[in-house]
Amino acid sequence: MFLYELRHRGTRHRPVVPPSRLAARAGDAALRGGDDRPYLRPRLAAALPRRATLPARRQPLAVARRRAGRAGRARPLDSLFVLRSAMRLSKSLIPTLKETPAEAQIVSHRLMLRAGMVRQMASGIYAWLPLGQRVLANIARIVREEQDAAGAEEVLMPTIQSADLWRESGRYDAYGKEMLRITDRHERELLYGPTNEEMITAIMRDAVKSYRELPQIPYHIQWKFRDELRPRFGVLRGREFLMKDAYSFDLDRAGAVVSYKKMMLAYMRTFQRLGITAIPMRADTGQIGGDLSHEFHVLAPTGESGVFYDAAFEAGDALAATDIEQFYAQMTGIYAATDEKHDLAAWNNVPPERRREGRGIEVGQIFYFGTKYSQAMDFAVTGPDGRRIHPEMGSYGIGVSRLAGAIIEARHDEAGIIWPDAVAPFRAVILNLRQGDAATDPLCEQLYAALGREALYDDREERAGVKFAEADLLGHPWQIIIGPRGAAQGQVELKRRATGERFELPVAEALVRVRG
RNA sequence: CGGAGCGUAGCUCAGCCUGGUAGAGCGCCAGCUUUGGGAGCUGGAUGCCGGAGGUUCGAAUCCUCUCGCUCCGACCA
Repeated sequence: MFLYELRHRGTRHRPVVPPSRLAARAGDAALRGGDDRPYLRPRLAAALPRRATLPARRQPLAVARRRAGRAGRARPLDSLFVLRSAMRLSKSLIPTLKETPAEAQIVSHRLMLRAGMVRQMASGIYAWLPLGQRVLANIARIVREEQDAAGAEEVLMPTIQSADLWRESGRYDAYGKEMLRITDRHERELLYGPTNEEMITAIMRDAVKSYRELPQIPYHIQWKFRDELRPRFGVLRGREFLMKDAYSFDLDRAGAVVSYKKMMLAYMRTFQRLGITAIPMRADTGQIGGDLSHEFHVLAPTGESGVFYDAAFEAGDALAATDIEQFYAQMTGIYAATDEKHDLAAWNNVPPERRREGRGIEVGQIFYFGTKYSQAMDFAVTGPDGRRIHPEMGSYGIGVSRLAGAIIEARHDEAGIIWPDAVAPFRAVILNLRQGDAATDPLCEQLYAALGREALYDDREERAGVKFAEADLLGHPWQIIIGPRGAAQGQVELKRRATGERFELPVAEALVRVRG
């Protein structure tokens, strides 16, 4: 503890507090009315001579200890302990905001800033703070699991690419100003990748020679950059964004369509696991090229596009699907369209009671585009008859960082974010309503030790109201509320953020509930 | 890229029109009180007024240039 604090906090520009005064102030704090912790005094006496040699401190030890909610139970291994379980709110980089920064217009952007998830570093470019980083990691984890399950294989390609690669496909000039172009010290032309068709095709061209090595679906989760004319909506339309992109290589069109269908199922499973409703819709192929494409829209009242769909989608369960062909037929057989592609004739065939109109945020898109890149870049494998075959390709994107915003758009209320369990940065927050209390402190520590990284411990010296408000803002699925009255009897209150339900439970039962 | 607007304390903003000591609320720090839904009182710290140039005895304020950010439109995982 001492080393840790010395290293991290001891260099602040503060006047040195004379040892005598420090002792007096610390003593006062320990003896203050209502403080029922006599053990503080001997501990302080032991600690003070060491402390007096330290550089300027921000506060007397007793106060520091009270704030940190440590109840004076310092142990020799404290420094390690504190470093490992860093998610005590008092020691975390979670800079919440009471007021909304002026630049944020859309609800997810406001909430992400207010919850301390992200900070804008430049137009459309964000730093992800601990809470945001955890959400990103959780989304990426689920995306990864579903890609792997679909038979895709993870790789990691660089963010910086050579212009020459893009000249091969002809897209270096075609891509326009949205591509961020870079020149290195040797005047070589580089670019920050907006997508990776060219690069993955070059890799495959180099590595894959026989038809027996296909099909393959490499994917990676990597930062992309598209120099949008007008970044907006926070991470929903940033210039730099984290994307999962997969690329399928098959021998023929039939195989490519199978890959396409697999990916559609993987996408629907992914979105369902993320706790959101996403609907696949026929789409244009745009820059990528090709003739088969679907966009996936998350339903959210603040979405950018208007969407029309058949309520049959709401009943679908991708996690229960066993037959890919059947699932694909079902998905593509139900009416769904963005306002741009809305077809009134087809819409009128949907039974009126099943017609749904809403808003959607595009969080993914899949393409089949045949041999566009394998031809242009001459990636061919030797077929069974010795002839060269240009593989049939598809590409499949999921906006990982955009999903973080989209999930909030879909799941929030006036008080803040309502995280689905799967993506929440923490399953639970432990609210110590009376920091420094003889009953609440040990109980909170016990719960915190039991839950480990799954829990955030609000150990700050704040009023109950502040803790409640921030817990709601941050949106943890569970709030474990520990007040002096219940704590004395070993009871805690459990609040479910999504529903507002509250339960009075013994500690052990609460743990079971939270762990699900 | 076209149109509009905004840059003043960590955040939200006033002050600018009409030039003359840089402000409020919240947050932060210290103390006391309070303690189950963003408390109260007292004291304190914090600013290259985005940057550069100009006008003037004097510029946050007027003029010019510039950088950044936001909004509307076209574009987009």
